[in-house]
Formats: sequence, C-alpha cells, structure tokens
Amino acid sequence: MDKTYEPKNFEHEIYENWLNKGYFSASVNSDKKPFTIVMPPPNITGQLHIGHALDCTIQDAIIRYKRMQGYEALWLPGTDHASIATEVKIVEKLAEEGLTKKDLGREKFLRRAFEWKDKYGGRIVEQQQRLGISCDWEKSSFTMDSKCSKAVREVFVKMFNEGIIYRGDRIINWCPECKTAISDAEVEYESSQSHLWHIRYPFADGSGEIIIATTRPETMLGDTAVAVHPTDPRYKKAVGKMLVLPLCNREIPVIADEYVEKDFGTGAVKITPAHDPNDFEVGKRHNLPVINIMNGDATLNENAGAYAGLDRYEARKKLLEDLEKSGYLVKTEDHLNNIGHCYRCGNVIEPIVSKQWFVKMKELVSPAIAAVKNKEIRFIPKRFEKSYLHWMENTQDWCISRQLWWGHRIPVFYCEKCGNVSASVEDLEVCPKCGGKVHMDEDVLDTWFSSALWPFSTMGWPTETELYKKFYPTDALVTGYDIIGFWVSRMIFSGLKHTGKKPFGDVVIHGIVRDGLGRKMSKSLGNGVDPIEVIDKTGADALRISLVSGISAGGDIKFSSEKLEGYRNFMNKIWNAARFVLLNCENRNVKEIGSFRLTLADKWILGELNACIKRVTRLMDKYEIGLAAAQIYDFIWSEFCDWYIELSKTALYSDNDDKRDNTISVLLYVLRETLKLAHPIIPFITAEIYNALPNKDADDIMIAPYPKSAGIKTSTRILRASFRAELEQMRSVMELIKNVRAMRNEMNVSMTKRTALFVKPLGGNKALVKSASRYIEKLAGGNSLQIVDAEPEGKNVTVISSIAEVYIPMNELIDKDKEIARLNHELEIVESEIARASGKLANEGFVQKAPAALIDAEKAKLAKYKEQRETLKKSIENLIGE
RNA sequence: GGGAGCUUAGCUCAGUUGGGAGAGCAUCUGCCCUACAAGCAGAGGGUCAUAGGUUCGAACCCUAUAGCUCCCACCA
Repeated sequence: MDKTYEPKNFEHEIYENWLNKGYFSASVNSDKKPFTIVMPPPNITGQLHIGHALDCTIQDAIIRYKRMQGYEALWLPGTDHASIATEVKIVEKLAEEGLTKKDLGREKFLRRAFEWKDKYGGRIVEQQQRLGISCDWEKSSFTMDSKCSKAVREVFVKMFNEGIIYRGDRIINWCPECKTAISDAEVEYESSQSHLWHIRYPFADGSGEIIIATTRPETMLGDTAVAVHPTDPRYKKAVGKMLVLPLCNREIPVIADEYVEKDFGTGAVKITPAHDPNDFEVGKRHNLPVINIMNGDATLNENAGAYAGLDRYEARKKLLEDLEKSGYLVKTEDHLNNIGHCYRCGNVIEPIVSKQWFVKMKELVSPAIAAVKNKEIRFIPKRFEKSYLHWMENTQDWCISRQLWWGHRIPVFYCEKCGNVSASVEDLEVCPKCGGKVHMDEDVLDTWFSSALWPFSTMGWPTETELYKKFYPTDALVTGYDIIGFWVSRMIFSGLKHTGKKPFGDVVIHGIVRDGLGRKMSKSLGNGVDPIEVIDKTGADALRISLVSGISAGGDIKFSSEKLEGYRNFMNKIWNAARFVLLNCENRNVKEIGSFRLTLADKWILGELNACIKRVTRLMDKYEIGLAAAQIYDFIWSEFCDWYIELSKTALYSDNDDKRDNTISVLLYVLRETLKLAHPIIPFITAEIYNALPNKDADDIMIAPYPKSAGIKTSTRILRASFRAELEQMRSVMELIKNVRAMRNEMNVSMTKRTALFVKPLGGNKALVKSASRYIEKLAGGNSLQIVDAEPEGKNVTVISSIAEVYIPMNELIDKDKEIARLNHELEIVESEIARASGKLANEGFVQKAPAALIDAEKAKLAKYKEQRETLKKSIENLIGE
C-alpha cells in the first residue's frame, strides 16, 4: 500500500472491475427478495451539480446496504428530456448560429435535440460513474425512449377515453418569450415596485361613477364587469347598474362577489376574465363574457381596438396617457406587488385564457391521499406528509399541454372532414370514424406527464415484463423536498391509477445543498461546486461522506471546503490504520475469532464494534445515512485507531508469537467488519483495502455479507459479541489513563518523559488493574508499573479515578505548590459533585418517585466521590506536611 | 394570508422513550512516540432563543412571544 491515501490511483480501476463483474445488474430470475430504487432522472440540460451528487450518494448507500444484506437490489437509472428547459437551451444555441426554430422546422429541430441528449446524457453517466454509484446501467432509461413513450401514449389514450383528459378553456400562465403555457409551479414570483392606478368608471345613466384600482390598466380593454363586495355599504345601490368602460364605450355591469376585499384599493375591482385567474372564476360564477385582448407574443389583438398591435407595456403607457387626457385617471399610487416570471427565461408571464389539455384531478387525488393516510406510502421524515397532503388536497386540474416541440407529442388526431377528435397509441393516417384526412395535435406534453410514469414505464409497463413483475412496486424513492408536488405526488396517483399499485413504499426526502454561508447554489452567485472537480482533488469517497454527513431528516446541508477536508483526512486515517494492520500481518498466522483466548482489550473492541453495528444498522434501516456515517466515523477514529490500535501494540511489539497472532487476528477481523460497515457510504477506499486483506470473506466487498450484531459467526458457532462487562471494565481503565495523561499535560510532563507508576486499586478492582497493567503503563507514560496497597513513601503526585489511585513519585520536575493547587482544584470538583448527588438524594420527591436503579447509581456515585475526597485531602496534607 | 421547520460552544451541527450538556472545525498548551503532522495527547469555551406551565426532575412535553428559513396561495 502507498504511504498516503491517493484515491486517483485506484478509484477508476475498482469501478471498471465492478462493471466487468456485473455486480450492478439485478437479475429477474433471482430467488432473493427484491429491493428497488428508481433514480430521479436528471435533466439532460447539462452536467450534474452537487445536489445530484447528494441524491446519488444517498441512493447508492441504500442500495449497496441492501445488496450486502442479501437483497436482489435494483437501482434503475435514467435521464429526463426536460421539455421546456432543454428546448430553451437548444433555441439559445440556434440563436448563436443565427437560426430560429422555424428556420429548422420540427423534424430537424428534434434531430438536434436528440443529438444534444446523446452528448449530455452521456456526460451525466460519466459523472455519475465517477461518484461510484452502483446502478444497473444496462437497464437505463430515457423519458423519450420507445418504452417510456409507449407508456405515455397508453396512459394518455386511456385517460382520454375515460374523459379524465379533456380540452378546455382555462386561464393558464403564458410565457410570451417561450410562447408556451407553463404550469403554475413553473412561475416564479418576484416582488417589485409598481403602481396602483385609480380609474373612474362612470355609470351609463349618468348618475355618478365608481372608481376602481388596478395594477394592469391595459387589461381594462377586456373588462366585462366591475365587482364589489356584497356587504359593502358604499356600493350597495350600485350593484346591478351598468357602467361605461372608458375609452371603449362598452357597457359592463356592476356585480357583487365575495371575492372582493373591501379594504383593498377602492373596494371595487374590474373583472377581466380572459387575463386573470381570479377574474376568470368570478366570470364563470356570473356568466360574464370572456374577451381576450392579447396575442401570443404579448401584443394586443383586434379586440383592443385602437391599441391593437401594440406591445403590452406600450399599450399600458398610451392607455394611461389617454385616460389622463380624458380625465378618467384619478390618481397613481406606489404599490408593491408580486409579478410572475417564467422560471426559464425570466420574462413576465401573462395569464391568458386559452385552449389547453387538462387532466381532471378530482378522481385521481382521493386514492393518492388514502395511500398516504393509511401508511401504504410513508414519507421520511414524516412531516413531509403534510406538504404532500396539502398539495394533493388543493390541486387543480393539471394543464398538460405545452406549445413546444421537444417532448411527447400529444397523441390526438383531428379529422379535417368530420371534425372527430380521437386519441391513439399508434399514429393515425385517417379518421377512424369517417376515413377522412387527419392531422396530429401540434403540442407536446408537460415533462412531468412522463416523469409521473417513471417507476413503471422504465420497467416496460404496460407490458407485464419479467422486470416489472419482479421489481415493481419499488421500495424507496429518494428525492428533494422541492419536487414533492411536481413529481412525487404525480407518481403516486399515476401509479395507483394505471398499475393499481403504489409506485413505492418509502419516500425518502432530503434537503438541498447550500454553500458554506447557507446560500442556495446558483449560477448567478457563482457559488456552485462541480462534483468532478472535487473528486479529482479529494476522491469520490471524501465527497460522498462529506455530503451525507450532517444531513438528517430532510434538512438542508451546507457544503464547505473545510468539511470536505475533514473527511479527506478521515479517509487518510482509514488508509493508515489499514496500513498499520497489513504491515503487521507479515509472517503472522491469522486465526479465526473464537479459536483463541481474547484479552480484555480484544473483548472491548469487539463489544464496541458490535454496538456500532447495531446502531449503524438501525440508522440505515431508517434511512439516516448521515447519522450512520457519524457512528462509523466515531468508531473508526476514536475507538479503533485511538485506542485499540494503541492497545494492540503492547502485544504486537512483544516477542510472544501467540499473542502477536491473536492480536493481529482481532485487528484484521475488526478492520474487515468495519470496512464492510462503511462500504455503502465510502465504496472505493473500503474496496481497495478489502482487496488487500488476508481474511476476505467474499470476492469483492460489495457482495460481501453486511455485518450483523447478532454475534460473531465462526465456522463452528456463533459467539456472543456484546461483552458488556468488558466494555465497562475497559472504559474505566481508559478513564484512569486519561486522568493520568491530563495530569501530565497540566503539569507539563510530556509523554516522552516516562515515569514509574504506583497503582492502588480501589474496591474489587485489583484483578482488573492487574490485567490492564500493561495498557496502563504504556498509554499513561510509565516506564514501570507496580500495584500497591497504599501510597508509597515520599513525595508523590496523586491521580484519582473510579477503579484506582495512581501515584507518581515526584522528582524535581514537578513543582510541589503547583501540585497542591492542582489537587485543590480536583477537590473542588469532587466537592461540587458530592453536593449535587447528596442534594438529589435529599430530595424526597426524587427518592420516592425516581426509578430504583437511578437512585442506586446516584448513591454509588456519592460513595465514590466521598472516597476520592478523602484521598485528595490526604494527599494534600502529605504535601503540606513535608 | 395558509402551512411546515429551525433557534444548543466562535462556526457547522448531533442529542433515540424526560434522569449529570456532545462531536467536527476554529482557538490555546505540549508532542515528529517504528500507521497516519491529512497526525498524537490535553485544555478552555454553552442562562440549550425568551417567558410561563406540567414533573421529584425539562435541551427534550405543553402554552405564549421573538427572530430566521422553506413550501403553498397570490389581493386587484
């Protein structure tokens, strides 16, 4: 092994080997219980960012864990065509060449898009592989490949025929730049300083006027009413009367509707059903006409009369001038309001009435709500259930048509002869009704329409493939909380509706990755992190574990170079620990655990390992990867390296071959199990070291059995591995050692200055102290150790602990006054402990109501501290008396 | 406006069913001791946001308040 950890030297080779061996591919013929994850498909718009790396790491950790536990683990990868996002990118690129979509035409445009997909889709796979993820590449899907497209068509036609998909007029968000409808979720609101214009609308009978307030005066050209609140006394008499729309000379009624807020503006609001979603609803309630005044490019149309042809903002300006001239404009107020922008191009969106395709949500939502409420589908953490239910309960019909080219073309065919509209899985040439010529709908489907089918379309549904039969429904879905509404909810109702089964059981939600300052990573801030650059620098494992550590329960995660460096150091620590073990293996006879007598330290580390396995398993089962990682970190660094390796040196550096064989066998065993424990999170380094082990229990670590806390399995039996008594014993030995070390530090006696140690065991701890004496001597800086019954003659430094007192002959190196001061400080601490414990025991309520075990423990502590108090007092007296 | 979450050491966060406040980083002290200076041994540092309540006992449970974050809806 190299002296320092150099991930570059082995990560690639290890990954190639995994691919060649076919370890990632799941078999439909296996007898093993399946465990399935489908990957949330990254958009093909570009390269992966750090958020994907997080998403992938979590999934990979889960799938590797399950695979090692003996499941037939399938992780199905793929990519998403990302209709609007990709189309925008391609249009941008065309613009660089001086071309437009129209110049190319639909067919050539799509060819370009597929070229784009091949290029960027491939790049994404390369990046994912650098991360080391173990998905079944051969089963990889793309939302527009033939099997996914087939599922899309099947679903569309089915829902069309059932009347769940319908075409209708609705207010949709129109992006005048992208020239397409975008869903509500794709609108981003930005608060901006605007104006509230007050405009006079006179009554038709000349009996006065109503003043309305608006932020979008140009839409008044499409007004078909003015609404007031039914209980508003100011307008009580006005309801039912007619108003003359200024500049248009059209008459519109005054209506009463609860929607109006009395306190806003003037309490009277103009109603423009064609250009405002709320007004549209009001219009429906009152049977108002709908007048659309706008073209797709946000210029005004012929309904705008004199303003036709003008851009929306020019029209606003001119209209305001005209209103002012003719005295209709009462006043202009400053007003802060939220304006919707297209999430892709940033243009101000325009609510417009238009003909679009919709999915009727009413019947779809109730089974989807029930599946979560009756715990068939579980959100982890649970609180996201509320997000989901809230979204589901408030969702409106889903607008699924987009005026784009890149995507699944809507499989609807219009007969030019008889006007029949039909949906078909196969392309139609002629009308199925009259045989007349048909043409296909020009629009494509919302990207999420195909994403919604992802858990089963990727497995070949509607065909009952072997894959589908074995692996569907899937087990876990891992994704960010930001797409619960967009995606998770739609997969749930789609799965239930089309396959009759829930698409997955557990929804594991994680947060988003932020920078060190807690800001979202974004291009404009320039604080994004390229996972590949990080991997080049520190290796994939360090990236993986630093992403996953510190995340818990759907919380956001901060990513910083300090954190990354910390985990890179951890990798180095593992590397060197393994090097230590392997270097000491030479010429040693490796034995099976259980075939020789274990020392106190051996039993202790095996007990700690066992406890660690238990905790890690429990956490992994709860998808708490971050907390599991923390447990592993702690065990490897604080217990295995800092203590056991140090303890093992007393045996390893002795000349007793038996002891050396035994110790190296324990070291190897613990190392191997620890590597397996950590492998799901840090696959490369664990695999590289595992390959070098003389005690491998599988051809490759990724197919080795995951450690179990049930006990240590040997060839003949299972050993109990909790070693509870030894854990306690060793911990008190460690406490003693630490106390001596702390004293040395305080008294400026470096560890290199070895001293004699006189140890006086307390209570029944003589045997324990005796068996641990070599450890104490070595780790507490002794050059000799003697077990005594009383403090030796002469000046000594006294160190107290719960199992023993340690006396170190004081030579000229240690100052007497300083030692007295130190002991007095110790005494203060002990006194305060005595006060605390006796106070507690003097509390009647505590003694009566607290559990007996707790009271006993408190009494024992009190006794121990009292004993320590005596020791300290005596030592101080001795020193003063000298 | 509706909903969710957060507030613990200088920073980033853990803290399982209520039972003596933890880790990493940073700071300070001392160490190159044959795995590792990307390291080792120590130390300092906290009114667990605030105010009440329940309890023998509260970081944890309940109520209110303040500050921050996110999601949803979007008021003309």
